Amino acid sequence: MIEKADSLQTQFSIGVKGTVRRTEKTPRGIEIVPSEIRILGIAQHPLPLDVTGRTPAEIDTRLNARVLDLRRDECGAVFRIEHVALEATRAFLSERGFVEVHTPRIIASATEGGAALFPVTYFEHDAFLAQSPQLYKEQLIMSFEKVFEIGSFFRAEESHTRRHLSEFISVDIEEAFAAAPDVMKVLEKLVRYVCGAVKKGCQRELEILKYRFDVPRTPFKRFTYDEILKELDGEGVDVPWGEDIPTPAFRTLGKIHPYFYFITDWPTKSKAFYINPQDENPKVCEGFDLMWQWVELASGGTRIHSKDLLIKRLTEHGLHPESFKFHLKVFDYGMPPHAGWAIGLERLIMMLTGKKNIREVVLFPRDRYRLTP
RNA sequence: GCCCUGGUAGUAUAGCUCGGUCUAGUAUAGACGGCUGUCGCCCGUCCGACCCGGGUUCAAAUCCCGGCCAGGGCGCCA
Repeated sequence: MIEKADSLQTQFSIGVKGTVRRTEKTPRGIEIVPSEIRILGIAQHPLPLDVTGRTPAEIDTRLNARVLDLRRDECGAVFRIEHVALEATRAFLSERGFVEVHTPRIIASATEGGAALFPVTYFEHDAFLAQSPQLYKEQLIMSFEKVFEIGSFFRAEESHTRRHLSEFISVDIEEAFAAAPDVMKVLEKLVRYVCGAVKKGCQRELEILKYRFDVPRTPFKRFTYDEILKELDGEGVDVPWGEDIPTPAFRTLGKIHPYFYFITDWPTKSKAFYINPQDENPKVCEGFDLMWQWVELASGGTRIHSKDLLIKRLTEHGLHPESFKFHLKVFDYGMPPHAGWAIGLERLIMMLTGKKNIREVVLFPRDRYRLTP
């Protein structure tokens, strides 16, 4: 047995039979005096990275040996926080009558235009990976009134940044008989609740990560797009009205508003076709974004529930109403007014863990250049 | 898609500006030994690297070109 104990190496999987005793000599205050040792799995040395964490490896090296990387306390802490955040999200939404649903990942045509889709071969048809559950969740509120979905979606964007992925997890809700202000309240309360749950339930993990955050107070600040433009102008950043706000401008905003805030009343043309234009001024819509510092955490809005208007907006976006006939048909069945939003889960986890690179908070990230492991 | 930066042992880095004692330094990991009832304690010895191809030169880790790979930024988007 001594010989066997002598042959043990870092990362071996072993079974030990013996007597457990208290001791002051070990970090955990216990020791096992073995009567039998079994080697269950051996490890080939040298390992591709230092599991003790004394010599930190670069993100690329770590992702190539991700399961070993996950053995590090710091890495494990991130995903335990994610677990608690998801648990809290489900509890919060279920408590408020939202029903968890699952919509298709394989779809026949583009759901929103905008973001690029990954094509897939579906028997004798061309199909795509879903970029969002948007149209399906809207349809489902006719039956369930309030729904939510937590799942992976796909964007074939060429983005190469610390906050974009090709495959990401979206936390989506949709609610009937609701408008933007209603679902904004749900959103800010959810964020507060999740922050509270993580802060309370993940003290050890946050300590490992050496990261702290304050549970935000609600309501979050609300700024209109026009107010934001004025504020940026004051900082010497010029954004022409109607344009999306460029990333460098968001970074400036993040310095002025270092926590959560909403941006509302966006120009209609800068948002998706299904966002409702305001009655009194159709150039502006009922869409909103939830920001955390300079990062867009979530976006949502009041949806169009008039079929005619929806067709008009589709056409204005250069989309063909025929490709949306199954979706449009639903609007003939008594579609109630509704609103919803979507949170980029990974971005929320970045906020909760202090990680600066979105790949840190995904077990096996997929980005423009990474398809393995 | 455009732009910038970088590729030195298993890992992380020094060296590159101003080419030559670089037979490439250091840390950590690994092997072996010592020490301590244990240790992601300490000490010692050892092992191990210039991304690929071409060019310039008497001489290239170092300069130039191409490729590949990686990181980041922008646009787009969550």
